[in-house]
Amino acid sequence: MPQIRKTHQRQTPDFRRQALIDATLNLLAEGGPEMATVRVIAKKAGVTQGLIRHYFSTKDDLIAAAYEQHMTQMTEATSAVLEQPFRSHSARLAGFVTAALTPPVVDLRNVGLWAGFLHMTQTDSRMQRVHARTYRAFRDRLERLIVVALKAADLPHDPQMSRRFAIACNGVIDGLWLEGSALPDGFERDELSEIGLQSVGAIIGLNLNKTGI
Amino acid sequence: MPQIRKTHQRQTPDFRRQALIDATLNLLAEGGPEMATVRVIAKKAGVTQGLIRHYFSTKDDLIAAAYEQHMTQMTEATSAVLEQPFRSHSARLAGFVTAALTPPVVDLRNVGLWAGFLHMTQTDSRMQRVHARTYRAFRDRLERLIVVALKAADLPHDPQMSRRFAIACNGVIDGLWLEGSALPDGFERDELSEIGLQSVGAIIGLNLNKTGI
DNA sequence: TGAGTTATTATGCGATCGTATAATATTTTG
DNA sequence: CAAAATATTATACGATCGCATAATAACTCA
Repeated sequence: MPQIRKTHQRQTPDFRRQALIDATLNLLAEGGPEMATVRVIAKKAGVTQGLIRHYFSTKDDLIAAAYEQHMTQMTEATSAVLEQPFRSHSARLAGFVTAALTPPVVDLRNVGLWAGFLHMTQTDSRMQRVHARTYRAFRDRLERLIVVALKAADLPHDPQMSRRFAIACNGVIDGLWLEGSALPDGFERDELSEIGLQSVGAIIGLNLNKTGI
Repeated sequence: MPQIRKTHQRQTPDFRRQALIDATLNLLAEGGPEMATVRVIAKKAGVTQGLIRHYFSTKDDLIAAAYEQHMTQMTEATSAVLEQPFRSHSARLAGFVTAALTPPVVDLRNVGLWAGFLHMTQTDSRMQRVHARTYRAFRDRLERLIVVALKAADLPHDPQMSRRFAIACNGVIDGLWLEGSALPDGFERDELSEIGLQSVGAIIGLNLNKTGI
């Protein structure tokens, strides 16, 4: 009995890999690890499940690739704002904080992904490394911005203090990011970033509000 | 051929239910939803998997019960501190913040559970209700504590401002809770709660540090 | 102490999981 | 335009998933 096969077009490896990674991230964000099965991933990517094995040696491999891309993209989205010119070092810090508390960083999808990846980052060593690297990169960048802003304002800034400041400000940002993403209707427009600026400013002793820049 | 059955002791329904809920929470916290299968849950609880059906009509039922208990326990753990006497309203607020940033609330296990439950709370209506109720209960309690402390200090306190204060402080607490739990070795003893007190105090304009109470 | 109650174990069922492999359609190349 | 290369589909396999049901051990009470 003749088997009828689906017609299809060949695509470049990059295209298929990206489609599979995108489908994985979307499913993980919406339904968590339970929803991200190889069959559903393949379906969302518009291919049959066998193709996953052709591009990734295992499912964990695909997930690790997806995590790596997601984290890289997140950090880039926040840091991109620093490439534009600022009127002052305080404004530079404020811009960074604002970017971290504004879409597309603030997004329910990102919280879903964060939650979905959490346990894997505690188990899989590859993902552990990616996690540690991106987390430290963000906090260190924040600390440098804080130190420069303090210097410019002729405020004291010893290493221990700036470390604490960075931890505290990072905590504030993470918490507001969490709340703002999980409860998108709980805040008015720009309210989240304003609260973030006010809190970070209060912690380090600098006025970061728009009027104060 | 005679089948050999495991000997066992009967236990009260409450005992078994609790054992199953505990096992579910432990597995969810450590390995996420993927690890919390009925067979593993039963094994950790010291029973065979058929018993789950005897006490819970479905696996989702067991998970919902576990979530309900966990959230209730978390809020109680934080609020319990308010039942003791305080020297001032500021001290009362400070005690609340400190409790939220100290073990057993600050615990990697709780973050794991939060992440594991996230997608379910966005899908299952029962869990959605529990989530909304406990979240609002915490934030409202925090807002009341802030308002009272502001009044006692003769500081202004209109509703809109206190709402923003509560959101911001809640965000700080959540963020620090997140960091402190996920990176338990990243902070010195009491450092986390001190940062929290300083930040909350800075946000609402009150000195909450121990020396200032 | 023996019959009734029910907590508990044991076993099986269909669905779905991740993975492996063979068949085939599509593209590239000589 | 035929042949080599490979992207893609199709199918199968063993393990495990949640759930259902029957058998049985443990306890209660007349």
